[in-house]
Amino acid sequence: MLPRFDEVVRVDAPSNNTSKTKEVGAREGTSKPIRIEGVALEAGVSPITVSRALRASTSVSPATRERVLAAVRKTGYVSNPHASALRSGRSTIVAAFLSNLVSQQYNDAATACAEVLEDAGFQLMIGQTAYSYARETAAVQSLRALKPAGIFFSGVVELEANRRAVREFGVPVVESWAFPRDPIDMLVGISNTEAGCMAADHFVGRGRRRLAFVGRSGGRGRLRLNGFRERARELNAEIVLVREVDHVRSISDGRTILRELASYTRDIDAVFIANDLLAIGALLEAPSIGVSVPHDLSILGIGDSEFAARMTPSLSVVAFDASFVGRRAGQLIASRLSGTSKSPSLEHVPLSLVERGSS
Amino acid sequence: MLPRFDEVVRVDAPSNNTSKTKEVGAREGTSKPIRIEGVALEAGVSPITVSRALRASTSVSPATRERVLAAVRKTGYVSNPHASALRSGRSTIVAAFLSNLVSQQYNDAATACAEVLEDAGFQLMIGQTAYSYARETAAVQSLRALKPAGIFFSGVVELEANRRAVREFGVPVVESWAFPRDPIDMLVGISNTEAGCMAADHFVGRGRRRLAFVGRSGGRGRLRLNGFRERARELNAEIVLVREVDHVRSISDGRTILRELASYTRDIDAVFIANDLLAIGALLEAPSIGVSVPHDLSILGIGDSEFAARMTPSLSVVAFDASFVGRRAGQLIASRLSGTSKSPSLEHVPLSLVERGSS
DNA sequence: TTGTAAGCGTTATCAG
DNA sequence: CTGATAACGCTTACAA
Repeated sequence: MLPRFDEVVRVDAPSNNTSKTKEVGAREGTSKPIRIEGVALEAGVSPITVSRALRASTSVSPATRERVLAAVRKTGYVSNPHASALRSGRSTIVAAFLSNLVSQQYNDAATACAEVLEDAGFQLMIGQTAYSYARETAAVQSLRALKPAGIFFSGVVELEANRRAVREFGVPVVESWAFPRDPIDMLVGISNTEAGCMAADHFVGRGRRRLAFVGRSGGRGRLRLNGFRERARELNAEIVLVREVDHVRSISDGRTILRELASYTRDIDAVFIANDLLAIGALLEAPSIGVSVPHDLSILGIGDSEFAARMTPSLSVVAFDASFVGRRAGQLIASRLSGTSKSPSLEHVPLSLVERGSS
Repeated sequence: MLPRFDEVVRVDAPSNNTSKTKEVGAREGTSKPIRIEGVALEAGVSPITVSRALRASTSVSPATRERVLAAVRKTGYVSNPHASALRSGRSTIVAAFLSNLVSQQYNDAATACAEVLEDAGFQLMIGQTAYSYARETAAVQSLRALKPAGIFFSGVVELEANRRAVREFGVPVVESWAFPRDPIDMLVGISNTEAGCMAADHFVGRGRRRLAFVGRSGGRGRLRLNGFRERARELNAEIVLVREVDHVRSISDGRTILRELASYTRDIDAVFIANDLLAIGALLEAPSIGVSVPHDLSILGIGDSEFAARMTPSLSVVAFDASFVGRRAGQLIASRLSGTSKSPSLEHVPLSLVERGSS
């Protein structure tokens, strides 16, 4: 079966011939990139001066810096990050460990973080931790070797040994998505306990009193449950059902969950599904198994997304600005690295309850 | 406003005391990682032998390798990738440039690719190209410095100068998401032209004859339009409307598009929306502006996702296995790097038309 | 199969 | 503010 070829339109670059050091005899892809020494020669200074001129922090006279920058432009010099990392013990790579790449919230955070950091001359390297201690430890191990300039976690590191290890790297670290008392370094956090409280408040405020919770058994799931449970108790509402789900891979897991919940709908009238994919999946499934949302069952999710907003009925959520989390994390790391800020930072990202059709 | 703290549950690592070289005097985060020399000492061989034992390719006697591996385990040695990269001119980082991180298809591809490569000892570094020549060029520039072990593009590189530059890196490169005659190196491709043909076939087969197309004006959008247009002509169907959309950021852009299309529904009876976010957005918007899908307007998207499958009505799509693309790309790069395969590879990923409620 | 010597390109350190 | 020197940790090239 011969496939149909695509007649891809190729575009010629605008003839932007900045450099004449090309097109000499680069037959076999080995036209060696110019080194710092070449720039130094061109600028009439020593290599170390070039190095200094290119790193904002150190002191070089304005005139020299100008000449160096001109030489860099002329030669098209790009620093070798490996050599730099080897000698300085620090790379220009900032590592981001995300719980997953599917949820819009983590995506948004990663995208915003990458944008900020790229503007500051760093690359963001994205990895997944996927909610498992083994993955967490593996991630930390690979960090040790990589010697990243900074680290962003879409969560908090949970194993004590890993916390210690990460702290010892001595680089800026931003944890997020929770609000612990003792972050490793910096924090752009949301309070999961508070989120749970808000969920209970919301349900009871709307006259629901027989509540259910769906979420992970550990980590943020537990925190959300803690808040939910505590506030429910204060309000004299009953938590009839707690369903722990630990390996959510996709929204179709939400379907399974809703099928289960459906058998309880005489006993429960509201469920806080503390996972974005699960909540969306459950809401999608409702019509097909005859559960009327919110009449039979009120559903509240966490973490806003376009899908949540555009579904029918639309999904009510405990929301926060995930892009902001990523952007702020990037800013904190960048400013720490440029020496602008030194103090540890602990920021709180506000939560809001977005009331929509599902609750 | 004092936020509510999360009482995060910390977990102690299982007391897995593999190494006794710790806990000496590492007061200030500077417990230097062990180097290859330490492993060599432990194993009673020279550093270079350790180096060789750890890189599968080179020849070391089985007995020696065993001793080296034991020493590595005992010392907890992790190779410094920067030193390695500096000396060898090749890093263990494989770069992935994705069109975006929001679409499930690219996500799936990236996740699958990362998984394969991590198993083979590489890290996947994810960047975005976001459909712009400027971004494409910037991406290639950063690659030059990074000297990655391999490169995966969720697309084909379009600027000639960039193609040349990438080819000159001399590392395994996988392009994808299109089926050009002359890939830079390897290809795990889908035929966009074919996708357009299939869309036209589908519509005409269902009795639709007044067609519309929505997609990017360049790149894969154009290819899909080419196929769509060509087949429509062959089948005597009319393409009434072509709407080019170049900066799709989110599904809400699909709403705008559907509003526009709605004013044409007397003239068109089917639309091929050659962008996954746009198609989902359009389908979500339909009820609220009184367009009945598929009665008034038949909608076909491209690239399957869970949302496409679970919406009401569900979205018909030209589908292919995005996870497979990423996985295969990872495999090709890994096997090239381990010396297993040498020849260029050109693979075709089959397309299928998933008929659902929207068409 | 294993070892010796040298060097990858940058930056820390110390001197001027 | 600028420069000379050495070193970061590893792997290539060559020798045994």
